[in-house]
Parts: sequence; structure tokens; C-alpha cells
Amino acid sequence: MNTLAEENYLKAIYHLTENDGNASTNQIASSLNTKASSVTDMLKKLADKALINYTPYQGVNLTPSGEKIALGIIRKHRLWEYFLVEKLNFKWDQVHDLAEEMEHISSEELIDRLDQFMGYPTHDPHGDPIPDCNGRFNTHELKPVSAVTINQCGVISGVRDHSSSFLQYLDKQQLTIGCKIIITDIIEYDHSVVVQTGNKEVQISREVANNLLIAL
Amino acid sequence: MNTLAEENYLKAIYHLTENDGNASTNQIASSLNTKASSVTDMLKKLADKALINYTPYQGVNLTPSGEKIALGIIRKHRLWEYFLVEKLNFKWDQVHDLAEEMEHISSEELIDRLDQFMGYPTHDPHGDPIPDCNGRFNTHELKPVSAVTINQCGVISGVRDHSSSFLQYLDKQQLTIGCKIIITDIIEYDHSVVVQTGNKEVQISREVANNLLIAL
DNA sequence: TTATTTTTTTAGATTAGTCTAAATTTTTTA
DNA sequence: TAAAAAATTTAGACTAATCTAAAAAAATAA
Repeated sequence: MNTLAEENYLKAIYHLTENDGNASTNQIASSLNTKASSVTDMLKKLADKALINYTPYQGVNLTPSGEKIALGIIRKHRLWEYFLVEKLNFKWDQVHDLAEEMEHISSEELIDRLDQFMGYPTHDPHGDPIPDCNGRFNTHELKPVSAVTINQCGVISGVRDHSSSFLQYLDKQQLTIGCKIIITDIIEYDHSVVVQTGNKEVQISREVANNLLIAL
Repeated sequence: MNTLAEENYLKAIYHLTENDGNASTNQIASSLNTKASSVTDMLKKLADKALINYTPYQGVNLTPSGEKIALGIIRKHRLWEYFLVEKLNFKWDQVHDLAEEMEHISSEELIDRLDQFMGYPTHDPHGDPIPDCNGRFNTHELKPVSAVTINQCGVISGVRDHSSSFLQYLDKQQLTIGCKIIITDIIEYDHSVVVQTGNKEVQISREVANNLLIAL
């Protein structure tokens, strides 16, 4: 098995390389709140274990076995988040740090039973897809609200920023997962977006629009 | 907060001193599968933190704050065991090692919500009492079957040995928590005990009788 | 009550993960 | 394309937790 630190590195590398190709030492360091020199040390270790492809100075990406481990951790994280919200009534802005700890409980059987207990949910409370026991998940195309044109409508289906403060702000504006919204106006001056949700109209900044994802 | 190793030491010391007074270095070492010299090092650290009373060569016991931490861990362990058996349908012989890992999830709020979710259970699947959020629990008097006289009856309410093999054996003999039994005979030669459970009569060895606890 | 055995502690080393500071490589810019 | 800046790696050190081997203390036995 892998240590807690190794698991956290693999997960960070997974997220950093989700879209583009390679994760740099500095990117990893900043996403794990550690120093570049510590990262280099760990990259060597993970490369020795054949979990990442590492060429000095060139950044890294996951090998198939590294990705499998990363997806296993993400699966656990998201299932625990779902459990915390759906069964223990936590709010969606309270569960990230807890799940960060719980994702390292090692048993596969435990997580598969938890999955079954909850009815095989496909998405966590923030709209992120939950990998199944083989690491597979549907990646539906989501767009940031900032990339949508006037009069388009969609369903809020995800966030790019998982911080409590952002999630609490969304709660306050009643912009939560599953809400149907229509983009009614885009302010040219600062790219704020006016969206209609239910009976209410809200104006959100460009930054918020950028971190709020919808399915069209 | 305390490290995982510290928590495990505190828990071990708690269990070793549950009845008598002090835990010795060697007792702690053997209960944690480590060496006496490692134990000495850790005892100094725990004493510095005022979690144990330690006089070199004289063994240790917990201070009130050490006991509070130990009881918190035991509470978590037993609540997770209950969860695993009652909600995820694990067998009582499968949950110990899993709970050993889960007991170190730090959040108090999580465990209190879990407690509520399950309806504030008072005993774990092995019959051990679950401390409440203040560390309090009822300690009902249990007796090993080996200490009971012929024709007495009682309810199976606990075990002294938590190993899978013992628990599986009890399952096979249908000697599980909550079963009403009557001691029908005690073999003088080897102190085996004959017990009647439901419609069946089973003979159990002295060792088994010694590890099986009943409420009279 | 001295000698032997057992228990415990000390001394010194090891491993994982981290750090700072210095050196090196790559990238950017002039 | 050479100099400056940024990114990365190396070197050396630190902490927590462990270990083995040796020393010291306590318990037991002769």
C-alpha cells in the first residue's frame, strides 16, 4: 500500500493533469502547501514505484497504475462527501476537509459497501462525478456560466472552486446544484452576469460566473 | 491534536489499566507489537504532554486528560464498528481492523452526527459499551461463563477475545450477543461447560467459557 | 544477602517526509 | 544569443517513530 503523503501527491498530480499534459514541481508544491524541494524528493520516490512518469525539469504525469490509485482516492473522497451530506446532514461547504481525511481509509470493501448503501450515487454534493469501483465515470460537458451567451439556460451542475466561502456565497444566492437558471444579461463593463433562478434575479461577478458550471 | 501513534499508545494504556493500576513497558510493547525501547521513548513524550503519569521503571497510568482522549478514541472505534455492522452489513468478526483505522478520523462533530444517525447505540457489535460524547458509559457487570454455576442462566453480552477466529467460532455455535443460555453441566475433568442455547446444547472448552461473558 | 534473571532505559542508527540554502538547469528577455 | 530571472534539483539538516545492542535498575532465587 501507499503512504498518506504518496496518496496526496498522486491525487494532486491527477487534478493538475486532468486537462493538460504535465504537472510542474511548483504547481504540485503550491497545491499541497509544501516546498518544491520536498516535491522533487517525492517525485523520485513515486517514479521509482512506477506511479508517475518523471523526467527532471520536465514535470510529471501519472502512469496507468498511478492513475488507478488516484481515481480510487477520488472515488473515496466523493463517496464520503455524499455520505456526510446525505446521511449525516452536513452542508456542502463543510465536507471537503472531512473527506480529505476519510479518503485515506484503505479498505476497498468498505467503500464498495458504502457505495451500495447509498444507492450508487453518480455525483458528489458539489456535482463532481463519482468514479465507480473500476475507476470509470461519465464526464458530461459542463460550461462555466462566464462562457454562456444571453438567453441561454441550463442547470447548475458543478463548481470549480470548492472553498467554503464560495459555496456559502452560492447558498446565500440560492445557486445550488440542480437549479435551473437563465442568463438574462451580461454587463459589458466588468463581465458580470445576471442570471434568473426560479423567481429571483441575481447578479454575479465574472469571477463567480467563471467558477460556476452549468449543463446546457 | 495528537499523532496516530500517540493515540494508539493512549488507547493501549487505557485498556491495560482498565482494571488494575499501572501498565508496564513490556505490556504496552506487546499490545502494540513494538519494542520496549520504543515504548520508553513514547512514554516520555506522553508524560511531557501530561497525558500519562510516568515514573521510570514503575509503569504508567493515564492522567484525566489522557483518559479523556483514550475514551474519545474508544467511542469512535465502537461507533464505527456499530455502523459497519448495522448499516453496511459487515459481520462482527470483520470490523475490528477497519474500525482501528477509522477511530483516528479526528472530527468530533462527525462522530456525534454519526451517533445521532444511528440512534445513540449503547453497545458495539461485540457487546462493549459505547462512551457518550462526554466519555460516560454504563458498565454493567458481566461474568465469564467459566465463573457460573450449573443451572444458572444468562444472556450473552460480551467477549474478552475479539479475534476473528473466536468470533467466527461463536457464530458457528450460535453463541452470539443477545442469546439466552443456560449452563446445564460443567465437566469436572477439563472444566468444559455445557450450555443450552435455544433448542440446542453445545459443549464449550474452558478457554471459550473464559472469553464469553454473560449478564445474569 | 549476594548472584542471576528479567525488565527497563539509554545510546546510537534508520526511515519517511519535510525544510532551508546553495547549485544547476531552463526559460525569458533584452 | 548572452544575461537575467524563474524553476528545479541537490546537499545537508531536522522531527517523529522506530529499531538493535548495551547499560542500568528491579525482581527473583539460591
